[in-house]
Amino acid sequence: MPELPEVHTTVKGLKKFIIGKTIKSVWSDFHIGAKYNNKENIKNESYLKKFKELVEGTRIKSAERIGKNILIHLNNKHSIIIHMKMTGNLVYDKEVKFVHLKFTLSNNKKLILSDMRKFASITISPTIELQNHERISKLGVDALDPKLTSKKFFECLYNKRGPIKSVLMDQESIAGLGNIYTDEILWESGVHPLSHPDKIPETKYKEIFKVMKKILHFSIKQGGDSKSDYRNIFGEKGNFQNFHKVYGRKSKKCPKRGCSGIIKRQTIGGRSAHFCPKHQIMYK
DNA sequence: ACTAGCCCCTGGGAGC
DNA sequence: TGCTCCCAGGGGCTAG
Repeated sequence: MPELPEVHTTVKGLKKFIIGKTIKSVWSDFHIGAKYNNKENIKNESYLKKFKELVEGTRIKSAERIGKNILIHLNNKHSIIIHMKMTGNLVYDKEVKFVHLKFTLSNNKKLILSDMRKFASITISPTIELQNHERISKLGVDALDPKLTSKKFFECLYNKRGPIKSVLMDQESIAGLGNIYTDEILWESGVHPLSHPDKIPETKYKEIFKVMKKILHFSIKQGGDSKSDYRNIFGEKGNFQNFHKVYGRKSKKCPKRGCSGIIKRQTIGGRSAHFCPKHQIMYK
């Protein structure tokens, strides 16, 4: 379940090892992009053919992250867009299971997309049209965009409908947060996940914003979260799962100092939310 | 236009 | 030990 820190960690690795390399060849078994039978995706044989034609022989210029998406910019004015969804991993020059896409690079090393559940999506777009691409254009401001101020953060969220947990996870409000980080952020901010966005005071949004940045930066320092399947490009685990305060800690004691609450798990917006019913205040 | 809920997958864990 | 069932959750899609 790669979220912002995990995608960030992967892209950091890509930047270090694949920039400047030429992609000699592309291989895929078609068994990926489970959701995208009728869309532009390499599960479709003719799309893979087109993808290969565009990609083979080009040089990798740069890599970046937007929300949970990985962009790999090529020197032929095209960019590969990868979303790892739940169990996708990009690994460099390493034997792994569940290989569905393989790039052989000019140094004869391989960049591999491994994905147990085959949900990952890979597509390609002219670089100049990226901003209008359906996968990119709808995204809200990136959670770690330096231009995202506390005030902007508040303005992006307070008038949205639905529980704050779902609004934070909605990539169209703020891009990059998923289930684990929203649980952790709301726990530390002391905000109940079912709170109504328009009832949370602006000062509280300031705190959520601060906590969000702190937790995301901390997780990046830890190499991301590997409670589930995430691995960096060397196939190594991150450490953030060892610092979870609420996620995956149902029925355990709330770790906040002086709080005697018991962590509760409840489905919110179709996802399992973990929170402390005692110190996380419900604004409604 | 909006939204709740289903679905794409498969490994791992719980329960029997 | 081995079988069955349920769960993980990003996000596209569809029915209401």
